[in-house]
Amino acid sequence: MGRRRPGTPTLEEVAARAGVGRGTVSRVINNATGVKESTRHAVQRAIEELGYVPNLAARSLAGRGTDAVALVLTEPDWRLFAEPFFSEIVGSLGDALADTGMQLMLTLVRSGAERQRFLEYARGGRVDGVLLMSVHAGDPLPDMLAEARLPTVMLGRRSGDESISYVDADNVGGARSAVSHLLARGRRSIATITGPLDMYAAQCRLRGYQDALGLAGLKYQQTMVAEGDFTEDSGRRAMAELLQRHPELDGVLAASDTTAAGALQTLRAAGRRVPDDVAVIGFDDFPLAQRTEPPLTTVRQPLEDIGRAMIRILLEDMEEPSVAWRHVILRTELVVRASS
Amino acid sequence: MGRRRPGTPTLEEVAARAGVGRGTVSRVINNATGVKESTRHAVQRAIEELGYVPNLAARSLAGRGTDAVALVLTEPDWRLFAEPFFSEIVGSLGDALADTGMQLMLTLVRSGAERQRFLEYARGGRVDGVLLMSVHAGDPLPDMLAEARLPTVMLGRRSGDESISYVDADNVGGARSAVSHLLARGRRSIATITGPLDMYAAQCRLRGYQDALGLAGLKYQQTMVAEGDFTEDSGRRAMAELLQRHPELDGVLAASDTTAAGALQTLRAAGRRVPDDVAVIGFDDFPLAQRTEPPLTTVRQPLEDIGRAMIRILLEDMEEPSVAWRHVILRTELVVRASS
DNA sequence: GTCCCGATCGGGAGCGCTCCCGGAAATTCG
DNA sequence: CGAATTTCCGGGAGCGCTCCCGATCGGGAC
Repeated sequence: MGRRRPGTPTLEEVAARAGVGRGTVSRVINNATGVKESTRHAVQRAIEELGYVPNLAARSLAGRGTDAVALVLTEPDWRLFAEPFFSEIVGSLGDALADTGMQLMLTLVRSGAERQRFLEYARGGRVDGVLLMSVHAGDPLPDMLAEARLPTVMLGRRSGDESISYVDADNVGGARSAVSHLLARGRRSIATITGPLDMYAAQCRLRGYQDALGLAGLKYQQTMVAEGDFTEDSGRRAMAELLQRHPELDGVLAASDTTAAGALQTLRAAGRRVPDDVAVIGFDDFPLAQRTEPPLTTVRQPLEDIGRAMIRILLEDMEEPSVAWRHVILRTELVVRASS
Repeated sequence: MGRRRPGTPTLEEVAARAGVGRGTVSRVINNATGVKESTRHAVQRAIEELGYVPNLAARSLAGRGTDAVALVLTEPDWRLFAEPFFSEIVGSLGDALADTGMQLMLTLVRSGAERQRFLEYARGGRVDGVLLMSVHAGDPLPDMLAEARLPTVMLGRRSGDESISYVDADNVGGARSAVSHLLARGRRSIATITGPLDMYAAQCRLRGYQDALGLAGLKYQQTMVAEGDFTEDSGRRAMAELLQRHPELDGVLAASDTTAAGALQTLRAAGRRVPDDVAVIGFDDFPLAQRTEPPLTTVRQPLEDIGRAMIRILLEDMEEPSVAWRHVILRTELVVRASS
């Protein structure tokens, strides 16, 4: 069919022009060994003159994979896509992928139809591997990909025992250390604003909060917990709610920096001083944590390392498919600033 | 080579199982006409049983295009990627593409190397068309794509006479009407916070500001202009600067809603009441404009329409490549809220 | 019963590339 | 200088699909 874009020369035409065989040109563009230097130059000149670009469809049909991986964002509410978390992780993955020659393709999956379409795309061999982020509890996509034998790595997990490779931060430990820090500074009435509780990471952070209280012999109160969704807005609302239920509270752990920023605003509006009256701790340590008023004490997630680990695992799995799942949990670290 | 994922049946195997020929199976999966209903069912059952998924590389090699378009974000500072503008436009494009069966692939181009890699990817035929956003003044990518004969549509433009298809909002008119509105309400000392001036959209909004002042017979003062970069942070800084230079100012036009939000914070911190002392107008009309304190008067950009127009133009150009560039400028609209 | 005409269907050709076998050319060695 | 290696190189086979030409099959008209 004539849909081929006009003026796109083929490898064969390059070969003809350079006066060599197809195989030689192929060897040159894949810079394989075993080509005489002079021949290589002749071919390169022909490529130059013709403006030749290899047809990637043909290349992957012939068996060489696609040199592309997909980063899938499963999130029906795509506005969350504007959260710093995503741009940070995208940047980190991009860096980690930079010197592998792989192309990172970001895809939004907002509905069942879009999931289906992506699945066809991936199973159709358009990408060699898949990175999944912001996966919610009941999401079937990871399993579908696994069943299709596509190398897949998740950022975070859906539950405690996950049958797929993932990289995650130590959310429980991070939250626990944050709350312990508050307790050590004499706070006794500590609330928490969680993330969406259908996400395991949010559950873990809540569990860390509970653990720390338990360890200190304090009782856990349901009313000290307000659910948010990682956004600033939800932080504002949840903080207002908590303040109303527990005017006496003197410490808050928010499930993300953005949520914490929202909480700070509400506290200021309510006339509470931070950290004098109420200490606030965030989670993530994004750049914004340094610019809040006051700067935010927060639990640092090593996003750079997370990105690198995801890429490493994915590449390994692409290299030689294994039946074993790999799980990597990265340590978090409390960064103390002025808000606590 | 053995890189083919194991257990991926081919069309031929489906044909064998269904007891029909290759052509028939092809007709079924492309739901073409001319297949008897009973045959179609037999084939579909075979597809089902084998878990067959067409190999997309083979399909596009055989001439059928790729059913994918790339959305390229050219932005060395990828943190800007977290601006609501991007998530809004991505959502809008995704919606516009939803019922075409096309896959949207987002790509970040942060460096020359990444641009080169993307170019190879696109010229290699991995996508049928390209959407470009946040293109800066000297960016060569659009021309390179045009030269490669790839259907391409830009969001915004690099200059007044652009040799590529684009969709843009009426930035000059929008800014002009905003300033005129301020003048009509008796403001006389009006400043502006611009976007990055290497972007044409930012220049246009500045021009609209100048135009409106000129129309009202007011003189344009360089010192009433502070350059930002569309972010909230730059809004805070620029506002502080303007306030220092011109304590008497009573109106501000910001080049984006986020910038305006930042400006509002600085004004509040400086003890200025909005709109009593200083009126503020934003640009974009993102959801956040309704949640600022006070809600923001702003110039609405019809992002939904912009996305739809971009897709329409792209699809038309993919359908039958034309030599003509299409330019679409969409009307903006002043949305008056409490900040002016 | 015969002929003709759609409606269906089978399968050859070919998309542009990589892999790899076997031959040609260049070297080295005895 | 001829034989044994190496080093290079050409081109056949094949990846899985779509397109399309021509064959086959059913009926209806005569």
